[in-house]
Amino acid sequence: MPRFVGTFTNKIDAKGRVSVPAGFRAAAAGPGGFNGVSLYPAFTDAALEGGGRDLLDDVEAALDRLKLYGEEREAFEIAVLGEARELNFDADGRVTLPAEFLDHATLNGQATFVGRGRRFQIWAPEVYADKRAAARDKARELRELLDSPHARGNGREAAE
Amino acid sequence: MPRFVGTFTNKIDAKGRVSVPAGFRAAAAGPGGFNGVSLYPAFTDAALEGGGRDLLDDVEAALDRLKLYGEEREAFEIAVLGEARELNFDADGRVTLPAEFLDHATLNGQATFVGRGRRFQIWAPEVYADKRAAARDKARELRELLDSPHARGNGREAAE
DNA sequence: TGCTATCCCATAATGTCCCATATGAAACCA
DNA sequence: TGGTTTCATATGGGACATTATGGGATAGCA
Repeated sequence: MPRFVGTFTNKIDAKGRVSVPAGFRAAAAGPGGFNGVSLYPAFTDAALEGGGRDLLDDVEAALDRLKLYGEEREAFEIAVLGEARELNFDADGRVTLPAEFLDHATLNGQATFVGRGRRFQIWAPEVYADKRAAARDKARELRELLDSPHARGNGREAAE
Repeated sequence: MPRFVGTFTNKIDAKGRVSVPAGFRAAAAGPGGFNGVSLYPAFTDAALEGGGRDLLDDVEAALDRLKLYGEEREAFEIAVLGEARELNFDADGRVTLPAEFLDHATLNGQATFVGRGRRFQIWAPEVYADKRAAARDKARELRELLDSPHARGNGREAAE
């Protein structure tokens, strides 16, 4: 099961190219032989959201669960799926980010790739620094939610 | 079922490599053929937390129970998956710790691996010494809490 | 003809692989 | 029982591969 983990900041060169971190390339490589990533602007943040080719399937499924109809749903579809792009890797594992994407995420000379499991995000480093600090505080505060995937009562190891 | 037990202190060489204790390697080896460990910085301590690949599977499973675009989920994805790394063993059972990890745990020339059952932690030896002493005191203080998992009335052995 | 997207190559830094050695525990043998 | 061999682990260092990044050349497109 491919997975995007870790945080990596890479340069965006004069041509708008950026190296996708090697681990992400591996995670994005699907069974379909598609050699690239799917990206769309995050609708809540100044960031891009991406993943392998299957990512858009997930997004659609998420939209389905929102039970939106008519205008609202249409709005999401246009805002997300309509803006999405499939970007191929060049021979060196880079992609060229379209101008609208650079814009939306206020990307300048650098791009921070943040692994989030089945997908990843791309942020401007300065913007992400704040996001990260806030997330960390929040996580510390709420960590009991996560501590216990196996917990039965309060013991640490669940019997097999 | 793999289990991480015991405490081992190994050297971190000039390249940032450290041998994962043999027993931990065995415990980390999952069914997926993944040959390495998953690590992320602990929320509350200057330590790293790790396990086999299934560690992040558990995390993901826990996260899947949260709303896809909820605030909590985002916080944990960033704080855990965003900070995590999957590190492969080299031919000799070592991993290379990224600089951020050395930083977070204030690791210098040595790393203390502490087994914690389903997962393990990595500490700087000096830091862990304090932690350990404190934990011992605490345990002594609270020992009445501990002797009851099998207790029926007050007898020692549980009958079959 | 300019703009942009590809493709190709060069390079520096990093990471991975491989081998050599030290150490200690277990097995083996006389 | 005392000594020796064997084996796995931990550790050091060199060789090689991969990655990130810059830049040139080429091909389409307006």
